[in-house]
Amino acid sequence: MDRALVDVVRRFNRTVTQRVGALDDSYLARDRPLAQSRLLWEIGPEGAEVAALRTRLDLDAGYLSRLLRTLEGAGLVVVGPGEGDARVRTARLTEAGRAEWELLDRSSDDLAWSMLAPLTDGQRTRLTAAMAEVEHLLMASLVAIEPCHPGEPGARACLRAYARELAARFDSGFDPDSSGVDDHEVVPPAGLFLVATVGSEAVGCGAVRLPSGEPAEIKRLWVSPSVRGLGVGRRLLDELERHAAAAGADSVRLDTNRSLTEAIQLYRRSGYREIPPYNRNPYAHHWFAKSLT
Amino acid sequence: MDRALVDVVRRFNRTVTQRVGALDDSYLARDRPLAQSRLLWEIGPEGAEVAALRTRLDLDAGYLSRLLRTLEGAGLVVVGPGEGDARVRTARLTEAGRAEWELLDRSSDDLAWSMLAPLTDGQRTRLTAAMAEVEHLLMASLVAIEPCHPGEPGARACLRAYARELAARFDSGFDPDSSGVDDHEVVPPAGLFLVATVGSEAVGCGAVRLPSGEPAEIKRLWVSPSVRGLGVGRRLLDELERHAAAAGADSVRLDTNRSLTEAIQLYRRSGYREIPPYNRNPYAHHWFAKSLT
DNA sequence: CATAATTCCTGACTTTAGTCAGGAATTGCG
DNA sequence: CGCAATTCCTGACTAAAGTCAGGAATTATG
Repeated sequence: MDRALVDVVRRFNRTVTQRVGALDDSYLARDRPLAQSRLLWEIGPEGAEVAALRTRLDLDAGYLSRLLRTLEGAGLVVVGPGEGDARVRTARLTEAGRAEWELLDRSSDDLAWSMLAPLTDGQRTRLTAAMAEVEHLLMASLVAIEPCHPGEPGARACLRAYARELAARFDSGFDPDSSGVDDHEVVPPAGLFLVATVGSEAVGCGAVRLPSGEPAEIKRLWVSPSVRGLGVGRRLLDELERHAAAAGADSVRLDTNRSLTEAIQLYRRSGYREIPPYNRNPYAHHWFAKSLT
Repeated sequence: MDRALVDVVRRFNRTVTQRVGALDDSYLARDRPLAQSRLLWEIGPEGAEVAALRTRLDLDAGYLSRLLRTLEGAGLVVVGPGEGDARVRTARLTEAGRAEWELLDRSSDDLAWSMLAPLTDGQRTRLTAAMAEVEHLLMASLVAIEPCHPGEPGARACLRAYARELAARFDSGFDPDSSGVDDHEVVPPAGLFLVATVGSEAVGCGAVRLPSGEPAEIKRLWVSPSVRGLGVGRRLLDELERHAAAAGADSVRLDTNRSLTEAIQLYRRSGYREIPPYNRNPYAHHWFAKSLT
């Protein structure tokens, strides 16, 4: 633990985080309680599912419900049944709510600009570059990777996002039911499922099957666009390989679609070599393997 | 207003400020209300005057008093009469309070380290450098400059610090009573007094006299060491000159001591030229003037 | 189709934060 | 010394934040 570096981080936490955070809150709060403003902001012009709001803002279900009722009472929001599942309700802004949201949006712009305004052009460039760097690197250290049952909500969310993304990127589309991995295959001791989270939001996942007598197989490796390029995929892959090796696997293999170029790059950089097809996965164009010994 | 830069700042405010801020708070809060922890932390092993705590934490006198009573009740703090003025009370940590403080200190270290731990050495260096840069430049934009009566507490604090600094830096020492400016000379319309503040803390001041029939005169320009090099002195000076020009002054002049090298540099860079003595100030070695037309 | 699980809502709380007016002790000033 | 200013304390509030148990509507599951 490097004293000098820790001191810089502490100083940063103290001054920037508190001072700017307080400012940000006061800009947001205007004349409404802070929690209401935050919620209104988070719903946004697109609307949002109540469940999503709960995890994003990390609120108690009862408290959130009450906040929504208040906003509804003020005529800013309507909560209606969701598209698919009628239990998952969706909050949308009314005309008035949208106007309020735009006001918040503008005042957030104002705050940002007030930080840049007193600086020279050169200082502005330096400040924003440094901010982007801090954000980027901090994100990396806020990602936590943990084993998890594939049925848990965070895992589910990742798998849904994974399927959506494959459906969008594959030329042939993608049918999630044909993915050919059952939950129980990636639950210990048959395998392992990992999720990467930032705060309470799941931002990545990955699984490994450990069939007896066969090489281990990596499945469902996915990283949210919001944290790509921060080494999360690499960390998930490493962790899965470590688990496979600890479980006695000599090698690990996987298949992938040609449209997933970032993943293919990751596999090559991690020491995977292309091999002939070992299965008949209709979505696969490339098959890779890596020795763990 | 540059859209791209504003977006970077907003993203930074949102993710870094909120997420790290919340983390920081939760580390601090442990099992005590946040306000109590913050107060305990702010008192520190050295102890602190209640008045100082009030301005630093920006708390209501009644609320602060109640918080202190609670900490006292928990046996963590004792509040006793101050050294000089018995109205200004001083809070000190007890043995137990000190132990709690050290716990907070250590957990703050832990938090900082947890941000650095998942990074490579190179990334750590980049992160801390970027943090320092953000902090430095943000400080500049959080400085607000406003007119103020020289009798107000913030102004008083600056003038005291100013006098202390002059006494320390002048070879001959410095007697504040001989400074030769009465408050009423720098109150509109006879003149103007400005203070620079960060949050609720005063970090700089400056005044201008507007004697009729004479050039305007800059007095008591001071910037706290904590924000030197950020252009605060320049902004104060510019503002004072603008006011003098608006009041009809053709030129502005000032005197200064040879030990105040940063100030002398500032004057030269701002277009001031050295002139012969225009007064008999015993502390002055240089006299400067600048035309405002 | 009954049962279990999910998702949200409601009511009844507690705790924390924050405000304000009034009063006591101390100090500065004429 | 007497009066005003300063500094803090106390009591009596209000508002916001947060928690928890129980219940209704909907959907999955055997």
